[in-house]
Amino acid sequence: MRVATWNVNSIRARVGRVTDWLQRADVDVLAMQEIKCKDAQFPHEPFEAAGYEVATHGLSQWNGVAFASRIGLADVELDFPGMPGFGKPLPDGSLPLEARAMAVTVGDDVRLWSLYVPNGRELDNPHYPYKLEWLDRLADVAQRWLGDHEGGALAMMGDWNIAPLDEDVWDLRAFEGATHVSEPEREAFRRFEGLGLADVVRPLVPTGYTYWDYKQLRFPRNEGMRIDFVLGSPGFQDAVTGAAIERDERKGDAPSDHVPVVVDLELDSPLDDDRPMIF
DNA sequence: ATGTCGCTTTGAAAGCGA
Repeated sequence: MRVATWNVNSIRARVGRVTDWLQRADVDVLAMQEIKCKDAQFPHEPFEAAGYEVATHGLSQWNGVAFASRIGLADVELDFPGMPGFGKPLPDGSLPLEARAMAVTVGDDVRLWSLYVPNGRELDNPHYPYKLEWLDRLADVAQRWLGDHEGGALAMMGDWNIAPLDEDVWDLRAFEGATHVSEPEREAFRRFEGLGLADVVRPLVPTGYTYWDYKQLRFPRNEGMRIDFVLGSPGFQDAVTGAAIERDERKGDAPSDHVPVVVDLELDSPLDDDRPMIF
């Protein structure tokens, strides 16, 4: 099984690139972030023509997450319990929820999240405490799931908008006083690791960025950031056989500012265990 | 060079978010 995560920065602007890559890279399941459209605007046809079924969670021109799968797509869950909102309070006093998280079950029994973690904007912006709260409530949900599914295969993948290590940005000096590298953000990320969720890509792909800003020739200068991650449970980690960061997808016409991150899995199917050997 | 992109409201250009 080959799964991937990709912040596509508008699926409508890039659907051809995405479906072409899915087929070329032989990907079974793709978690997308920043689809930047409402559910009704999502271009289903190109995915179906390529053999993928799609589940989307898009509320407006901002954010939005989705899955495409050619190995099944079940138990779709939007948002997560306790997820904070952001913006202008609604009549009932609550804050509007943004489309930043969804989970699905694929293949035999692999639980996957597509996550678009809030950006944070600046350290003194209300978006920053929102980001930290959002991550903490998400970690609560992960912790509960891990407690309830010992040995289960879970991956939380997406655009985490955090550079966990100093080498995950091209120059730490350019990030003084900025989001993505602050200690509270890194601490929030480490909480997931403390729960037993590990970055399954880094051991196999030790270096490389996943995002380069469109501005200031960041890609030609290779001034990027590593902020897209696949965090897997122990049961998921055991199945990983390979990983890749698809840097070439930042090249050419109308690329996203992020590139796909790919993980290969070899899962023992319970069916295989029960099946008698016939040869 | 604040070396960009995508979406929206608007009806060409500006604001917003990243």
